[in-house]
Amino acid sequence: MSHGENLDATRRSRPVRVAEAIKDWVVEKGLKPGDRLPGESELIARFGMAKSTIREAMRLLQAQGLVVTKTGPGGGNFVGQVSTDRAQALLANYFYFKKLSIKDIYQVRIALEPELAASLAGQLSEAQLDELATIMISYATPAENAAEERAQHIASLRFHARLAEFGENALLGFFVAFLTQILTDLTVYQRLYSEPNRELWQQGRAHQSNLISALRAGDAEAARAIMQEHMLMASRLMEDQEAVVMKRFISE
Amino acid sequence: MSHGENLDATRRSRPVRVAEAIKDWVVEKGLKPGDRLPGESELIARFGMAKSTIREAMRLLQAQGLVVTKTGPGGGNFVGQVSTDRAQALLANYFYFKKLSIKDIYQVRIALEPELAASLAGQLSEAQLDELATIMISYATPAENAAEERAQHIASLRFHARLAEFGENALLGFFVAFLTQILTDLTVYQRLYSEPNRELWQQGRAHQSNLISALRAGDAEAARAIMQEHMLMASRLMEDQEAVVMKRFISE
DNA sequence: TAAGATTTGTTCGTATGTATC
DNA sequence: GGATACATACGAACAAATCTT
Repeated sequence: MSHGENLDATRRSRPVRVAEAIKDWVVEKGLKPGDRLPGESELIARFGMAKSTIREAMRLLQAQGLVVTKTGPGGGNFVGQVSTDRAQALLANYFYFKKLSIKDIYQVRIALEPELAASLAGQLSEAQLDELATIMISYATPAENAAEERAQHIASLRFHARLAEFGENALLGFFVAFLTQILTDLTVYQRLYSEPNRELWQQGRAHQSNLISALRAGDAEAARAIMQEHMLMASRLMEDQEAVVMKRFISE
Repeated sequence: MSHGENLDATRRSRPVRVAEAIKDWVVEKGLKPGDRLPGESELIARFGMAKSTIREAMRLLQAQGLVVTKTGPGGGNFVGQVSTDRAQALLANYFYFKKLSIKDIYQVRIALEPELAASLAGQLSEAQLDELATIMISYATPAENAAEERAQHIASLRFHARLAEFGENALLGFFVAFLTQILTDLTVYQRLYSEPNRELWQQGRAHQSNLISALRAGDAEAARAIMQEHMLMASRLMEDQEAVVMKRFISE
């Protein structure tokens, strides 16, 4: 009942119908990532269709990250866990033709990152806190030129990306990670943040450092407040960066 | 530059490589939705590959919503705008195997919906405000049984979905719409909200009604506060609904 | 290392379906 | 309705990858 509501099913191409049938089958059987799906030849027999048709169906599923295919003995088609990278890439496609501004991105970041920080207070292991501190080392000294500045900005975004992965809430984590991915991409492929700014570099580092302390101390409200200020600062910094966004497809 | 970083390109199958080449081509040429792509036969010539291989590549792009294909004269392959529904479905696949709780969903909703409401204050046309009021009519009287309750809850989620579409920020709008889509899906395919609760029905309606007034008056902070309370109420209501989530693939 | 077995990957030719004029 | 231009589908043969012995 998931896909078949349309009585006019004939109008969908066979590969699409096969792909939907397999999806439904995965749901019905409760299959999990790594579980084996019928091989090409069996699907040909089961659906009574040509090899090419079946293969096109598998490509549809492959593009969605739902199926992984391996050659050789013991190979075949397997249920695949959609990777975070792939999910981000697919979602980025959606925004490719939309006009996203930096302001749009920060409006969401300001809403989500403080909440994430608050929910992580007292939840991180020493190892995780150390990892965050280690990331900060890569921008311990001020950048001396635009290229270095970009590299540092990317590292600083990694700080947020890791934070996003540490939480329990996969939804919140994904959204935050997606935002940092977009910003990373923009920093790499466009000329965001061209001019080094020593004062802001210092402030940003102080925020992150204080954030680690608050997280270690388990002070959720402090963590929230620090992150909020951190986001507001970054947001102000880019107020003139109204530029367009999404100049490429994020690669999976 | 988007996909070719991997020198070990030979290990990717031909259809995948063709699909990536076409993606890059779209970016380089700055093609927009509706623009024509080379037809099958031309791609066969250009890439020097067999028809099936090219077709599998097109399926990969089709699954991502990047390409639309039409038969008949004047038909062919066209650049496609990824639809919101498809983007939601693809993203839902990612969460299918993850254990999302209702609490997770509401943690994000509480962070985003008030911000959305605030940003819409004074921005909506009378027609849009009327549409919201019209949606509320479908749950003007208290539900008398569980089935009716479910129907009303779905209508109430539509209120939020429309709100999400009204905003300027495509990112914020998509996230909020995605959350309501998940909740709608859960309401339809699982037994969420089984027992009618007259008091909460009344409160929820009052919130939405007040929200419309605040939006019309252009009072952003009032809109934010009302929505926040609305979300908190709904969140409390489901505190026992820890249940699993994502029992199917959302259909495109 | 090498050979064989197994499963997907790719090709090519042909035929059919579908939308436009 | 017929001609045209395009995608859709089929099937058989061969290539490549990878595991086992």
